Amino acid sequence: MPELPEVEVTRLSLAAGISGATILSATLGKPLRWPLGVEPGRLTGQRVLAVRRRGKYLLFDLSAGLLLVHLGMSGSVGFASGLAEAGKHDHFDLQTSQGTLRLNDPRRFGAVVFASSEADPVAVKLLGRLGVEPLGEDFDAVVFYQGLQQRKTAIKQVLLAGELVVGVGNIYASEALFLAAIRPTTRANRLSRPRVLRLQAAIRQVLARAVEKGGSTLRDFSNAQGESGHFQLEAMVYARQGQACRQCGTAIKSLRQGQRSTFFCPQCQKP
DNA sequence: CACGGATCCTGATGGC
DNA sequence: TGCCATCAGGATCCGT
Repeated sequence: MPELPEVEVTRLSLAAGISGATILSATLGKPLRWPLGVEPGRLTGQRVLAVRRRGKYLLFDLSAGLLLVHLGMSGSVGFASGLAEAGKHDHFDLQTSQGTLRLNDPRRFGAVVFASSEADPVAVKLLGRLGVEPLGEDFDAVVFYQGLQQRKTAIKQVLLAGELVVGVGNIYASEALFLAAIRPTTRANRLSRPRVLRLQAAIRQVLARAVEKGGSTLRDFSNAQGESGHFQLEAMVYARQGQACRQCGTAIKSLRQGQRSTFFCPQCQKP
């Protein structure tokens, strides 16, 4: 569910409501991907100063610490007052003076981790090796090209790895490669500079557009107010195998790369 | 170091 | 309340 746009949409829908709130209590459900790393009671009394995002992580700046939240494959966060009792897949509640933040995550690949600061080894382990932010100024086409030159893997898998640029997940990788007219199986180090330039622009474009549209709702994505996104309505290739390419009419193909589905137009996208 | 594969977990879907 | 296989938006760990 959550790639960068969904996480950013979540952040935007959450930040104003929770900023400035005082934490009243924290409640854990079933175990998530990693332990919280602190007694929930230690969060009590802290203030939520701001909500930031790094890659697909939500970062909650607290008065004395940093709370890292990852939505995994199936997570979503809600923020509201007067919530019902936690349901089967609600695994983390943060009760605050301004409402309750609740993480719902059926598959539990998500995570909630406490770190004393961004310099805490716990945070460094999770954030330290992340690539640049695709929508930030640091996403430079020349640097991107140089990074790609070091990889012989298929370009799509390099994008998913997030070591050069973060936030591009399985949907947007296929979409960005379509926009850039690049076959997902093309080896990263075989892409010419002009093609990398196009890819860099395509990544920015597709992610920015998805944020604008409120994210994807392939299955069940919703923001912190429970509203769905609409990006999937305009997917060019994702989950469209067998259907006509919106650009040339050729049937969209699908294949598996590293146990993930990939979609592409064999006519529009060149090796 | 870069790579490919297995792995965590639950639910939806489709074939039989 | 059928059973089984496959697939789903992520990211880490482990062997080579």
